[in-house]
Amino acid sequence: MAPPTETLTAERILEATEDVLRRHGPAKATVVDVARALGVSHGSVYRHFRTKAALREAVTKRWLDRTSQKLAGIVDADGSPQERLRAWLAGLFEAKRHKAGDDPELFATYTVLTDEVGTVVGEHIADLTGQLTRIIAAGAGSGAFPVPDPAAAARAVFQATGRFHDPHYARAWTAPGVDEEFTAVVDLLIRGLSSPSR
Amino acid sequence: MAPPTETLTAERILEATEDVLRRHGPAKATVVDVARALGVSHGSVYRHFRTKAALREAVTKRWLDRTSQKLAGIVDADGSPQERLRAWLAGLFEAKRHKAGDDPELFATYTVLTDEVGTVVGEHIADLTGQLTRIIAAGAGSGAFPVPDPAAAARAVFQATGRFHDPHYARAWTAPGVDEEFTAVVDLLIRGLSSPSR
DNA sequence: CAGCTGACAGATTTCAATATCTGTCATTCC
DNA sequence: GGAATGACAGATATTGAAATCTGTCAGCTG
Repeated sequence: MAPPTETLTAERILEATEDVLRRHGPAKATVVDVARALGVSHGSVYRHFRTKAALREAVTKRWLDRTSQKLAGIVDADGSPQERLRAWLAGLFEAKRHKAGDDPELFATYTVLTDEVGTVVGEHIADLTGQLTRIIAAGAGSGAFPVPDPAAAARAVFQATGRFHDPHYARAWTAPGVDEEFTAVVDLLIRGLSSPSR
Repeated sequence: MAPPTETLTAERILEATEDVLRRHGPAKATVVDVARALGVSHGSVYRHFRTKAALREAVTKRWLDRTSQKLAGIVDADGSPQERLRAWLAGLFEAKRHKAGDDPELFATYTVLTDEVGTVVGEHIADLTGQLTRIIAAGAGSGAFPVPDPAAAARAVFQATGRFHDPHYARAWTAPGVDEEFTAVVDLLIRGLSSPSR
């Protein structure tokens, strides 16, 4: 169970933590468990993370960042701003839905963790709306999205699509007809962004 | 504590239940408490409601219906479809925010109850989107909202504004800037509905 | 000496015994 | 006879004592 004597690094601790969370769930995962999985004393874990909460935050950040990175590629991809916006929103929905569907228990675990909010979730959302802003700003430049304030528009789009990325709605993502609902909302928003008036 | 010998009616039981919920919260409110508040045995309560769950559902339905009724007045009010749509969405947001702000504990109590979903919440949402559909259909008739399927558009609008009526977001309703966020989302949606293309 | 350990105090969680609650129904009351 | 009661069985919640966990730190180890 104890792996060969590699140096104990924050990264290795995070991997072990993810493992322990997957096995025991958020309620029963202890830092003693994490230490045991690494073959060290729990005191050593506290050398790298000041508190259990900090450890949980770090592991949550890792998880969220994986999604951000996947989407970052779409921001500067080819295609019109409309196409990129649509692809980005679809990518976000798809990523979340996939995570929720593949391993519901792990997804539930991370949903609990994200609810123990620190600043991590807020930063993740800021990151995502930042990506959205860049797409919409490109459209503002080209005249495709005649909006006065791309950042405000990005926030509005992000909030309006919450039902398709907020984990609270995860159960609804398997219902028949969600894809049509998603398309209906996105169409409406893109038409709103594209509308010249005002 | 026992009121004068009126006949025991479902309505009186619901009033007492609301009271008990307000006092004890959702976790500790028992049907024995309700019976005691009415000065009857708990067996009598079971004559009117088959189970505790049914009683909770009924009291929740009452609470939700009060909001529906307030909004129903706006559907057939004067003004253009745009104006009525805006007023209706603002009314929904205002009603929810008011309930949440006035008595946070009671609101939290009902949030718990609505999460114990039966069919009640679904019916409430169907009711609300029905009202929305009527406004949008009026706009479709007059050419103000050139949409092919008013009911689908209504669902999209309802879902896109979830952040401003779904109780899960109640904490965000007191943050500074929510009103601007609300306006930004609603503007975007109304522009989308008004856009002739497609 | 830098990194790790393990014993410790206080906080939190678990577990099992006890108390309360839900839902039923034979009986009482008007 | 229709409505209400209260005793009852099984399910659920509460409680307090014991076990475990978190976070610290003096000392060990390589």
